[in-house]
Amino acid sequence: MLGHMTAKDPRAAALAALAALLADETRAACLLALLDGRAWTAGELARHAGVAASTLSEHLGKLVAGGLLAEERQGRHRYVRLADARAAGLVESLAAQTPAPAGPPGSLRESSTRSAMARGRTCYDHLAGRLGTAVTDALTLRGLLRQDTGFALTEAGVEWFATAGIPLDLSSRRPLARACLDWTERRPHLAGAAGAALCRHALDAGWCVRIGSERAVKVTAAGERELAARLGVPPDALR
Amino acid sequence: MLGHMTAKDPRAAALAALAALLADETRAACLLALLDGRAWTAGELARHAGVAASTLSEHLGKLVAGGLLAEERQGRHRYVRLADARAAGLVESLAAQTPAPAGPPGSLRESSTRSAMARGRTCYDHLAGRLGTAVTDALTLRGLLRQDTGFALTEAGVEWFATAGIPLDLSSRRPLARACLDWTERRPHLAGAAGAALCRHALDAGWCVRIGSERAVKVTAAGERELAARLGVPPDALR
DNA sequence: GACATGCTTCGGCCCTCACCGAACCATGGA
DNA sequence: TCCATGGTTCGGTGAGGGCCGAAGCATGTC
Repeated sequence: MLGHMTAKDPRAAALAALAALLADETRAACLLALLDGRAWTAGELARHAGVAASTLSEHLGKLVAGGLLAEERQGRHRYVRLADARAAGLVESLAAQTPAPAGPPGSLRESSTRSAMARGRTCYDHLAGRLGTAVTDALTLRGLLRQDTGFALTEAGVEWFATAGIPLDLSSRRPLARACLDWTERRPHLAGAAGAALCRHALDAGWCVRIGSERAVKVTAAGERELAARLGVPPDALR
Repeated sequence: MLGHMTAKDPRAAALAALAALLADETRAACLLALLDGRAWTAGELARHAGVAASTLSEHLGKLVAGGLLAEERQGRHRYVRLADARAAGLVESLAAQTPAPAGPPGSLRESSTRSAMARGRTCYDHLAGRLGTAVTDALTLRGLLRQDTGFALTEAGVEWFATAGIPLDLSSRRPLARACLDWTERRPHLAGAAGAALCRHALDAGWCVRIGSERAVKVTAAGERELAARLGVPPDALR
């Protein structure tokens, strides 16, 4: 009866509304799953989250309405994916503040999945895990990426991408380099347009391949060779 | 009865719990107010948010328990502030994703406060508003800050801080330069250790002064001179 | 001491919202 | 045409949580 009458701050309302979208465990599970950068069907997400299809349908409605997800309907399937890099960044940055994965390892299957994810995975559209940080470290060590005064590619870095045949869209408004805090390594890895381009190239050129249906990736023998030759990444940093 | 039994993803639970802290309008209003980087008492925040003291007390309990706020008790006052730059960054990044301030200007008093805030303000511990972006633009134009390949100070930039007598803590783990999306200008301004140092110096040296009890700041005549001389900031960019 | 002030705790109210199952609608395949 | 499958809509239920006022503790003032 008191607070009801006062004119609330619209900024606060907007912030709370946005946060409320992420403040549900089921929706959070969906968003984390979608961090693999691919499109999932509503049914897949329902099974993944362990709720009824009807429940999940409502969740998707909210997330789409909130602008976090984009949907694409194909036949009787409703495909849904993170709306854009901005939405992905939001989930990333929030997830990064999360205390810790915590907990002792679960079943054998779980822990083997976990260690594969720790070794290498994609984070929305760039590389993460030991693979991601190893590549980021190598770029830094070679003077291709600066971390001491911020987080940016150097001239030499831009050139490296060019000679490696990895196209960078310099005209986009998306920043070339961005730091993304790695969940397992607790250190930043390369995100942004350059991170995405590098990841795409790594998958296209067979430097690494996806394993399982999740976000984990595995470096191939060819990938080890290329990463060692082009960036001086020590092969054992990837294991 | 179905979802209740399935083992939920702990990551999702943690993310949801963190988001839930921000998903309340009253708590959001507190966090936004605390973005001024100063400590507020519980009573001030209660009045600011328009709720009973008892209600706000509970909110503060949750925010402190969640690690977003740090408290300091002095006599019968409970002072509370953002826990650290990490927490501030979280609020910032979430607030930055918010659609838009929206809405027509309110009362005269409100709109004059609003325009003062748009002109210049602090954002946790660095400069924002037209002032913040003007300084950021000037740094960029002079080759002291790179934005095209990420967001980082250049060698010349580090040197500029040194000759201006603004100390930079290079040993800290906090990144020197970070991009923070400006709410009013919709463009990035300088945050991070360098942004904080610059803001502190600007206040200490009288380049700008706080007006009112809020976050708004006003550039002084001396400030205009210094910013023009040292960075080439055109005085009318600050009005 | 007695009193004011700032904060906290407690009980109770009420609204919101995640959840389900059942019915319903659409698509695509026999 | 019928059926299987994926998705959505719609009541109904229950838990959670934000809110208040009143009472209770501190702290600092007279």
